[in-house]
Amino acid sequence: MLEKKYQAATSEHKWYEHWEKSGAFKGGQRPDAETYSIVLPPPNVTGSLHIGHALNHTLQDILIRFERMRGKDVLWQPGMDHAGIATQMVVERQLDAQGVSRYDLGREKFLERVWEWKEESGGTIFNQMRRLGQSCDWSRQRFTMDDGFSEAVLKVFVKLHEEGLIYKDKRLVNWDPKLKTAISDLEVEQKEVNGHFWHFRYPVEEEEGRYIVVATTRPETMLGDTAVAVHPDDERHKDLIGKYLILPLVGRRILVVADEHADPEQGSGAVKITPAHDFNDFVVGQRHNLEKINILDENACLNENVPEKYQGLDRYAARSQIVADMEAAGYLEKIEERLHTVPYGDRSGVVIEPWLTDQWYVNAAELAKPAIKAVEDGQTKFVPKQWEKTYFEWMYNIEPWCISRQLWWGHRIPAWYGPDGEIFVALSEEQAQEKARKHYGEDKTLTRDPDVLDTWFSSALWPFGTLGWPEDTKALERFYKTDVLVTGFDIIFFWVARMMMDGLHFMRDEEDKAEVPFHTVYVHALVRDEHGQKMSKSKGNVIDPLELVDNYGADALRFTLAAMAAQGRDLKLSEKRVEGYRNFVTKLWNAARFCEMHDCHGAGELDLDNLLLTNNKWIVGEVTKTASNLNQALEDYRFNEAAGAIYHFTWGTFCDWFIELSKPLLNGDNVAEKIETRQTAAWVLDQILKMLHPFMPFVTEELWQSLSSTRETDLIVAPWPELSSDLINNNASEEMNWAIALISEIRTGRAEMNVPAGAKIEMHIQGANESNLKALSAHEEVIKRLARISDIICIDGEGPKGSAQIVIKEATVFLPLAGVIDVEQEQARLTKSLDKIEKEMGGIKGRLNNEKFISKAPESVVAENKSNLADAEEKAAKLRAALARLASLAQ
RNA sequence: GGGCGAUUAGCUCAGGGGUAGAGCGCCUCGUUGACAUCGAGGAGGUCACAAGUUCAAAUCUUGUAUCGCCCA
Repeated sequence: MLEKKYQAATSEHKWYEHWEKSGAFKGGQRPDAETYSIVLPPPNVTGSLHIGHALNHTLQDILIRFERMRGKDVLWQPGMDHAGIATQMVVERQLDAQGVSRYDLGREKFLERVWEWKEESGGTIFNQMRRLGQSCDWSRQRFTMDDGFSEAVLKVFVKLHEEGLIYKDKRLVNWDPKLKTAISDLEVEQKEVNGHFWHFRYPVEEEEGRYIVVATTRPETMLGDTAVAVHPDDERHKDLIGKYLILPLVGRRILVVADEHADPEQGSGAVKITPAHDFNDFVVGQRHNLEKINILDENACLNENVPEKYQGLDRYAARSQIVADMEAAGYLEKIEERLHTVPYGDRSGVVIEPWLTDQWYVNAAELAKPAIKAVEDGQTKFVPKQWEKTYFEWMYNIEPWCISRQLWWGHRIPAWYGPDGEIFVALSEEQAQEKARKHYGEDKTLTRDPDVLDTWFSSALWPFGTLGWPEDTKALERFYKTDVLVTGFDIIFFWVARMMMDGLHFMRDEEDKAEVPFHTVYVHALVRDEHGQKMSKSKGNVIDPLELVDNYGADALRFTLAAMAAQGRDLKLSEKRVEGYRNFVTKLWNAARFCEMHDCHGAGELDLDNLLLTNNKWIVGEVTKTASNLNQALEDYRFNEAAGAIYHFTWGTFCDWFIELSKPLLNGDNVAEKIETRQTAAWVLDQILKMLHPFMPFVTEELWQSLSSTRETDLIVAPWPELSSDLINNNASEEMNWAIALISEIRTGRAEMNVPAGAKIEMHIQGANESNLKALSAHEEVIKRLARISDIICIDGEGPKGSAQIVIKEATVFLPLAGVIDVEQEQARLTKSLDKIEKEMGGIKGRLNNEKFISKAPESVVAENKSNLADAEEKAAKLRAALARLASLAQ
């Protein structure tokens, strides 16, 4: 016997453990079946489960469980990435607390500490994911820093280097002076801040008293200026082009160049050029062959390339000093307040400096070409499609990808340097030595590049690296390409684009054609906070999904997320919604208890094609329709519609109507009818459990197991409903819809006439046709019960005086309420109905009288309008008759 | 500055040429042997605004306003 209440916590724990032990999560168990695979976007090793993960993972688990039940050989490949910067920061912070720096420890010891930390604290997210019910194949769990995966990463590096697609270059990078590493454009957050615009005078060489005014938001960079640019068409400065200025405080001669970068509308129209410290200026510098003077060290302090006075100053100290000195020397024209954009490191939070360094780059533009084509050709589709535009936008304007990081934690770059700086890229030191020996003709001492690779460089090969590449494994052969990548749009650039590039470059299908990593990218919304802000730890606006699991159960949270996952719109999570779906879990539980009490459980033999009772024919048809809608919605990634379909069927159809309609039969004496109803109810409940399982795995498995001791399989691997549309019986639907409408109308009438809920009243029905009569007799008991009717009396003539009257299609129902009835109120009620229907008729008539409508609208629409009008007219006539009767009563 | 999206019931949001939807909230009634985490009923909307296309627009087009996100 089911407990009175569903105990989510107990059940969740029990069934998760059971599934995991049973091996249900494991991929590769159905060698003859079609495969279905998803790689889990690897969470960060330092991470803990936030609501965004909960959404992302829930959607994947729904797809995975759905396809598993559909009989596919399913693999959901989990793992984590090593999160270079984040992880290193965590461990450094710990060291900090002990007053130790990573430099004190040294690289090797530091890395040992990181691994210790990883073993102890890394991957807590996996246990949190279990609480959500995620059915990943944990036995295949991967980590980007694992030996095998690391090997794959190095192999990709070496191969791309051999092909000339990875190279070393000296360019400006985004330098994080706190973390002392380069970071990628994507890790830089542009923020608008209030700042100043300092206008400086740069004197013209050998023209006493003449100067050009340039303005800057970063005065300290002037020490690295090597030119001033003016627009070629700018008359004000035309004569100065090619002349020299004397850079104040430094005394360097700097050239005035003509360049379109200078905006004549801005300030004086002249702009200072600091090629080593500004991305735009760098490009200008290249055009005019300007010297690049690097004035900062790795801490963003001024270096030896500036006058001694400023050397060693922090950039901000230098800024104040320079402004003061310029002012003192009469070179400061004015200071403006100004809103401008400043780049911040998204991890460190400090202002990023463009800095000139040697780094490793990937020729992303080259790798992007096939990746663009694959989406253009539809080999990979984005859902919703609009994200393809974002993808293309990024891909067409892609910049060289800086992949080296000045960190210790990560995949160390497999490049060794000879004494003369010659570079040897190889998979191992031995191989590098070998190459060096060939090059030099003798053994030389080699030094390995100290830097590591960007974490995204390794996640780019996640879809094939996790499956065993570069080994030619069975998993790789079977599960690549994967089916769908489920992700948030915030990492289309970071990750999706790069997986496409690497996948297409390294993987080949049976016909030796480049193969995409997934045929579909489903991009879901971001869960935002109540102000529409992205949730983040630093903002402190994070909702903890585990708290919701504690309070409402994992099933309720999962269902909420699915129900809210409409395509193309962000979702703001409201706790009330979760509560509502918790109630749905309870509703299901109670319905199952009802079934159990009436021996409707563990569906046995049921001949769906030869049912006796209309009730049962009808509900089987409704299940069929629901299953079909559900399948279609899931196949189209319309999770909210899928959730809605099964929710409304379960609550609105099965619980509200089928169970209620079944009660008299289950309590009645007709054994055949009773047995068929029991079996049907049991069967429907089983279908509900199956269809709900992907969304609410725990409560459904609990019920599946509790309701029968003779299940052939656990629900998680039970076969998905495959129902023929032949099971939809239109006659049965019509009959049931009529009975339901009748009951509903009587209920409405009673409520509006304030008939006490407990009072049983007679019902007289006039004008019922044959099929109505049939339905009346078939459902007599249930109508009496649900509409609180004492007797059903069919009449030909007028109904009793003083009746409330209800029009239902061709029939009129009289509820004799003499003495109870308030004539005026009843009149108002009927008039309101009539008004409504007349308004509707007006609309339809207008349409039908319009020649153009008749000639141009599709035939089916015209026919539908005609039949609607006929129905409406009939009902209006009945209502008028009812009003007339009432009027005579009032006299 | 460029791109994308949003504006629908009191709130949170679906829908997307052919009668306007859900959940929550609100009001009325209800201890009928599954369920008060419930049941029955009800009120509540010029679908932001304007013009256009169409037999027909909440839905398509264009513009306006407001809000949000991404990229420079």
